[in-house]
Amino acid sequence: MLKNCNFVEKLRETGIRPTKQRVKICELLFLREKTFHFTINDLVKKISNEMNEKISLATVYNTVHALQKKGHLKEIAINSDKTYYDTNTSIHHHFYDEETYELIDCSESDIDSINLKRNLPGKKIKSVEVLIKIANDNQNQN
Amino acid sequence: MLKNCNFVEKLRETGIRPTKQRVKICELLFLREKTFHFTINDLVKKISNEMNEKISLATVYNTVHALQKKGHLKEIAINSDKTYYDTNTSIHHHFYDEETYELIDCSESDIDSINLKRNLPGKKIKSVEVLIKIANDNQNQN
DNA sequence: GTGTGTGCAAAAGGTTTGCAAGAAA
DNA sequence: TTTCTTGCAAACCTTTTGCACACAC
Repeated sequence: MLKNCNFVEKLRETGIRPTKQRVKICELLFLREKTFHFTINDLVKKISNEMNEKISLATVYNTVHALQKKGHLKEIAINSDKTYYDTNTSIHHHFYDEETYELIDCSESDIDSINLKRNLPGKKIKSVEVLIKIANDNQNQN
Repeated sequence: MLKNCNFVEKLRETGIRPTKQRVKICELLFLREKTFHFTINDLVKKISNEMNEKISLATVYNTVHALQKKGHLKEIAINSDKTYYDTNTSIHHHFYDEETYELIDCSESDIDSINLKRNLPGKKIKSVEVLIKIANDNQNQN
């Protein structure tokens, strides 16, 4: 993960030209304690609310895609209406709260190692990730 | 799962009014050996190519949503650009081939039971599903 | 007949693209 | 100076909505 402040250097090392906008976005994404789950829309809002900047939508998409391609962000598959990203790029799992739409990391060590009894000829496994859907305990629905 | 031919009855039992269009869609979805993974777009194409029918987009969405709501179809979370559905509504897992974009069912019994060591207070678990991303064995990428 | 569903077209989200002006190397 | 990036608007794709007409009961 891109941590600690010198994003100009970090970006250059990664092969991404460090523009003003990209550095701003990196600060927003990576200068934090916890991992951060977001949609593009979340990010655009944070840029204008928390940083008082205005970065065009196209540039935000461009930057997020570049960071993802270089492995600094990871796309998360939840029920698909928009794309969610995670600053935690390691292999890990998620709780997804169907009522609050909140996404919570679940580390690999919170789940006993997953033992696949079946494999597909000629294919290799790139990742094994678990999505745990949760809801409030006192209600039933669906 | 809705199986065997009398969809008029089956739909009525479920509380869905059996219209001509809905019955056609059910035939396409459920009269098959294997489970079927599809997007709305796939379905619309199949309706016109395989059945030589024309059902309006709005009606296809409407029907798929109704079937999902009643538990005859299940939404699958993959990398999100469109929504995928599965005629297999039991809890089960998926292989997703990142090269061919193919989705393959993986039954619960193909994976040793998943033991969650962590739970969230006040929340109950609604489902635990695994997505296994695969790719060809002889190449490396990303 | 009443209520619900269908089809169409328009609208609404999210995402991508083309291009002229601007910044980085 | 050359190459890549930005910003804007238009285009695109998937999904939703509104409404008149048609069908199910």
